[in-house]
Amino acid sequence: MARPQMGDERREQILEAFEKCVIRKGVAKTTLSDVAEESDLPRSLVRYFVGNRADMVDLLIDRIIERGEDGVAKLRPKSRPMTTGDLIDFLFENTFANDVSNSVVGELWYMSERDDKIRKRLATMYARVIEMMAAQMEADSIGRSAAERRDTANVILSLVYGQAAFRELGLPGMAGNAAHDHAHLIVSTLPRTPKKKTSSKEIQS
Amino acid sequence: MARPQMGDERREQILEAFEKCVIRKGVAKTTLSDVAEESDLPRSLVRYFVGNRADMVDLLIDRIIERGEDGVAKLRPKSRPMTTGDLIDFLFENTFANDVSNSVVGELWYMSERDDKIRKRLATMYARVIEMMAAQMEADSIGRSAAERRDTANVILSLVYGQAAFRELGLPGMAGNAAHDHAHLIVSTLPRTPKKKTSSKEIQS
DNA sequence: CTAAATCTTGTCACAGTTGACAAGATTGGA
DNA sequence: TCCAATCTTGTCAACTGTGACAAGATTTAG
Repeated sequence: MARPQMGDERREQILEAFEKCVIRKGVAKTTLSDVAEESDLPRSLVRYFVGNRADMVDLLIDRIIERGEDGVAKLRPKSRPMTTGDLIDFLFENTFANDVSNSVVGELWYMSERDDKIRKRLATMYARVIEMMAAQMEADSIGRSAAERRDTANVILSLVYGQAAFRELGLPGMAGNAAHDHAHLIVSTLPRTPKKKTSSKEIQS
Repeated sequence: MARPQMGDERREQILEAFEKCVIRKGVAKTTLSDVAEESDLPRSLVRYFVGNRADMVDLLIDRIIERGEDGVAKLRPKSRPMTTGDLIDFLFENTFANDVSNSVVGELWYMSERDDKIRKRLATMYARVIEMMAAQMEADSIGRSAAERRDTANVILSLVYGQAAFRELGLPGMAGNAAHDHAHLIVSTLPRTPKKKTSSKEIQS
């Protein structure tokens, strides 16, 4: 009917710019004009495509959380089964640790203090990580009960997050692998799951 | 010579109000008028006593960090010697855990992402905690080397911080004592310090 | 009493940010 | 061609937050 729709492209371009501004100045201090300048668009266009400021912020939040959820989903490559140890390595080394200490995600944590909706979405995301880790431990016959596995997963996640936070803060001692190593130690010293019956499939040591 | 100085009192009153506003809205979104209203003072008085906005923010930062440092100092009551276990309990249960999950301190963490001065001050504060914990472990003959003690202290602090963060986020599994218990487990499974010589003062078990 | 330091009030102008909208340009289909 | 949807530009008013300052009030030392 009409001229070709640039909407999605523009929105993408604008959110990209918004994100850069947020990294530089934080959400609260980023203005529509900042985003306009960063994206080389007139301010009116920014408003036209992403609506008012609140709308724009909502779009960014969705974007970041979706990215985080994608990251979590990718923790479990379906090609080959993974071990609990692999999962721990992933959490400490890969995207996850980077995301945790990513200042855009930090912005989300910050906003979650006063925004229940964000808080719940973040909580759900991290709960999924815990759930996944507990499930992996169960698959690897680690731990005697679901509660024990859940607690262990909680401890490890706290460790990952805490270490990333302090490392970003620049605490010298946090540069090493102490937390990472310790996480492995935790699962290695955990008792193995007691067998109820001899199940059809046996798991090799 | 002149009229009695209200300065200190007023400043206190104003910072108190500022802090309340910060808890409610965050530093970036708190205006001088907000503080004025909260402290029942005209805006001009706020300006008169604490200077411009930046000055006021600086004052608040000093105040929060000083409070944090006082808290750290109080971790070591000089009346009776403390054990490493006591220290861990303190970190998880008392002021420290409250402070960590205190939204005013959260504000500091947030600002530290873009403010090197704040970042360094925070880092120094937490480094002191680690140092203290390592020293206490040494006094209790826990761990074989300074490096081991330092790593352990780092792990425990990460645990404290991570758990407080997730608990504040409302992660259900974090409500229990898993992290706290695990911290005790860590030190209890750590090897004891090998004796070099029989020192003059013996430490009782 | 008087002078000087300190506190207090009130007002002003300036800059920045937002939201709203009119008016024009572009493009594809009928 | 001409219409209609979509994009684009530019401009405007309203609001908010800040910094600055003049002018007045209060208190105490001398």
